[in-house]
Amino acid sequence: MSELSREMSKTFDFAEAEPRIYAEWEKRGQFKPEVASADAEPFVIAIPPPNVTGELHLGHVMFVSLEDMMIRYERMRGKAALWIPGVDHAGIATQLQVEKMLRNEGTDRESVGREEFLFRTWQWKDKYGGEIENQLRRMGASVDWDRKRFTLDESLSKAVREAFITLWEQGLIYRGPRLINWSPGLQTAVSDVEVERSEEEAMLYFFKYPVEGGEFIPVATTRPETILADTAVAVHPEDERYKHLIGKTAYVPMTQRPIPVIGDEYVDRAFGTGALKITPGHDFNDYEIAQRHNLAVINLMDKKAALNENGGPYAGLDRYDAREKLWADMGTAGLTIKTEKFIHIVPRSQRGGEIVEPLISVQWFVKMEPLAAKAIAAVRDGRIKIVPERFEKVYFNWLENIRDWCISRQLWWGHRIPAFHCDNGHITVQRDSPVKCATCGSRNIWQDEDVLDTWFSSGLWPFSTLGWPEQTADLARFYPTAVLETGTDILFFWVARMIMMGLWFTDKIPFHTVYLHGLIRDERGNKMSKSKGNVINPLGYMNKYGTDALRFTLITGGTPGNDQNISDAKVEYSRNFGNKLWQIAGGVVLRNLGDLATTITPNPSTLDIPAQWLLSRLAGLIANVERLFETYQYGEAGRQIQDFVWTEFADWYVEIAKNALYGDDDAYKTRTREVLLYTLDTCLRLLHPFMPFVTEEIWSYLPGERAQLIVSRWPTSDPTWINPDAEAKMDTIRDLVVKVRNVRAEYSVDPAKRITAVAVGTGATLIAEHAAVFGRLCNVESINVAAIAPDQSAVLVSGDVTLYLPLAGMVDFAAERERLSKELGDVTAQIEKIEKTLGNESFVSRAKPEVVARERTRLVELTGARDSIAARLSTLPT
RNA sequence: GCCCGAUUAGCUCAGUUGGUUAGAGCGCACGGUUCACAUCCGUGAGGUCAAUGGUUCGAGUCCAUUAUCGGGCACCA
Repeated sequence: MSELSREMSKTFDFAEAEPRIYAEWEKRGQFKPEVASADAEPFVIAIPPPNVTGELHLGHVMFVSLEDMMIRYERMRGKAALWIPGVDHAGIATQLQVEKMLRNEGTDRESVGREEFLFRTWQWKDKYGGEIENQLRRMGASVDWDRKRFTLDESLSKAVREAFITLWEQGLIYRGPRLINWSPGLQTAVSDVEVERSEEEAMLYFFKYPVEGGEFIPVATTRPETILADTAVAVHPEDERYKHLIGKTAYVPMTQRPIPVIGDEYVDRAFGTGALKITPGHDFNDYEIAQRHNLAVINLMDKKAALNENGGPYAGLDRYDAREKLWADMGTAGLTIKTEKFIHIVPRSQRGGEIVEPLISVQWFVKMEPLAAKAIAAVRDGRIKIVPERFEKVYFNWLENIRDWCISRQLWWGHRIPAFHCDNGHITVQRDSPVKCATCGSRNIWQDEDVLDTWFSSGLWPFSTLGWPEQTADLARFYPTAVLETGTDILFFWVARMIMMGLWFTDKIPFHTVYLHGLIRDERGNKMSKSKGNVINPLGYMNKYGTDALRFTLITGGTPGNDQNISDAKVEYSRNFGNKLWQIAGGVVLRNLGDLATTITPNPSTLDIPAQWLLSRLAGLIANVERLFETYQYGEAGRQIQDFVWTEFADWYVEIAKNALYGDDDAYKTRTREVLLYTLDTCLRLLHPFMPFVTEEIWSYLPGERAQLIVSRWPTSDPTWINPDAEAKMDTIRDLVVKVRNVRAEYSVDPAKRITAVAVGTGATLIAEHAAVFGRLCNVESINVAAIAPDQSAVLVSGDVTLYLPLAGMVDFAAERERLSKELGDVTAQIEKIEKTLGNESFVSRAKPEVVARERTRLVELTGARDSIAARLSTLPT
């Protein structure tokens, strides 16, 4: 026990350590890009801002785990790593929370008024908005808190105004009555992407449309109340049943309003009755048909989806009540035919879940084609890469068919549209708040009531957070950002819009890579949802197993873009891995450091085979991890590091090293200590981005003056350490150790009983030289090199060595014969396969030379093994 | 309808540009508390890599078709 070291506790007390370590990082300013050299290349991620209303869920932990890993990795590589934190005002979600609060107080937003409502919302934000921030800390997010942003901050609001005004001046924003998706519950317009469609059983109503001359056209609809807003009946122009009626007049049931019968090829003759009622005020397809035929548009509903004055006798009724009453009246009038159930697609609000009604309303829109064209080009020509690549197709598909974006919301919480109306109906949009109308000079002006879609401000996030439109130092240094990491579910909502707006306003790509992670599902693969009641609170896992365990589970549990299931068992396993690391460090390496005062880079050429093997494997691991990080395969990187630490380092090398540590060869002891400490040191660096807390804590116990791990350098791979010869030798040793253990287990040899062995063959010397390894790992007392096999032995063959275990009195010859016969069969089968391969002229001439050489080597080895086993079999007593 | 993903051990999942006998964890069976760890160690059983066809000297991996499950987009009243 060195005086330099403190004793590590038995286990890692994450509950105590996590907040302490996080506070220490933050206090020392380690999260700031300024910890890197002034000329360091920047690496920037803008956080996907959680909703200010946000309750922590596994999606948050997922993005924190991945982004924090990227940031920590690049920080350790010496880059100026900047992770910008922030929170989104989340217009609808927040407003709903505050409205709920007001309801509980017995009032509502209309009663308190806009100003008071906003005041109360800010109060609410100040009270609850900090919670998500605490949880980011809890998760270990190494964000630069000094650069924290909120989408309603003055500087970001300025960015929003600048963007809006620029688009307006460029003629890309327009206002007017259009058919939009209306959410009656929220009483606001929503955009196309906010409408989700679900297949549901509905009723299809068949009825008669009276036409002049006494005929009628049968028509089907799912929404009978919209009959009252019909402005045409459409049939296919070549439909023999109806084409003679084209041009005649039909009469709207119950109101007798005359409308034309039109012919349009959109009508599917085979579906329903083959005739279609046209309701341009409440159906997107009908709206398009109406434009082709210059039909009138009737708006039937008010903002609560009740029928307005155009509903005639049904005015004032809710849409569903109106439906019922109208259908009953039509039945009385003899106009109904039948109803039948059928499955159709129902549009529902992504937020509220209620059925969305298409209706005509005056809204603000952005013309998307020019913006989309740039966004398509940026991905098409590779300036922006999407990982996994398959999402590029989804991205293109959406952008190539993009429709104009309805950006106005009839809410109060958000960025108010910077447009001013005057009493003459003019609109003024300008950078300085106007005092009079820019068109007519009227001073009677007022600001537009609507606010912008939350995603409008989110679209500016990568540059608005850095100060745009001001040309700040941060903007110059840190924009464009590097990677945008988020869930696949907001590719359209957020990612595509950031790319469009970034290119449009800054003329630069906002980031060069989009990395998309999948959904976290429950243990059985079900999507988590409040209604199903299977939502897992990540804090439960974090309390039970620690933050590192949860992070490691999420990162290594899947592959990019694919969903993954989470379960207690998985997180527990990660916790166990952290414990293993802790044990290696505290239980072995640090406890046996002697006077080793700091990490020393070993020289493999001076070391024994196990150490050369370990360092060779370590060098290979580092190279692999680097390649995997470059290709965004973080999960695979984590799994490989874990495998190295647990299997090769802990289970093999550490056990072997005890021979030196507990022996009395001081020079050997010193070399081994150096290898152990070096390897531990390197593993901690490699694991830090995955498990920041436990690695930092162990690091603090390592000897020598050192900076915190978070700002230590990422390891590099020394290719001269790669040693195939040592690896091959060690493979033979390991193979034989496993076989000895196997034989001992099969013969139920008392684990405590020390046995001897005899090695025969060209590799026998290697085995004899490593007798101590066998001694420690499989309780072998001594290994003699001999030319002849001893009797009454179990025989083990590996490569060019045959090992005999004289187990006099313990060997069951029948069992031994069976075991050897099986092995002989396996080996013979392999030999036959290789002989066949090598006998194939095409293989020898066309396969890569190293592949052919490898097969030849294997053949020689296997043939030797076969001969040994066969010889042994022939001498076994029967 | 169009696009995409998945299909590998009982379960959950890995699997570099095609190249040794396809791996891990959990679970299971058996054995182990001697000085890091039972949050552990050792040994083992368990897979015709969804199916068919193709390309290739060689396919879990590439291509085509099919099946089942899942997702996205667009949809017909």
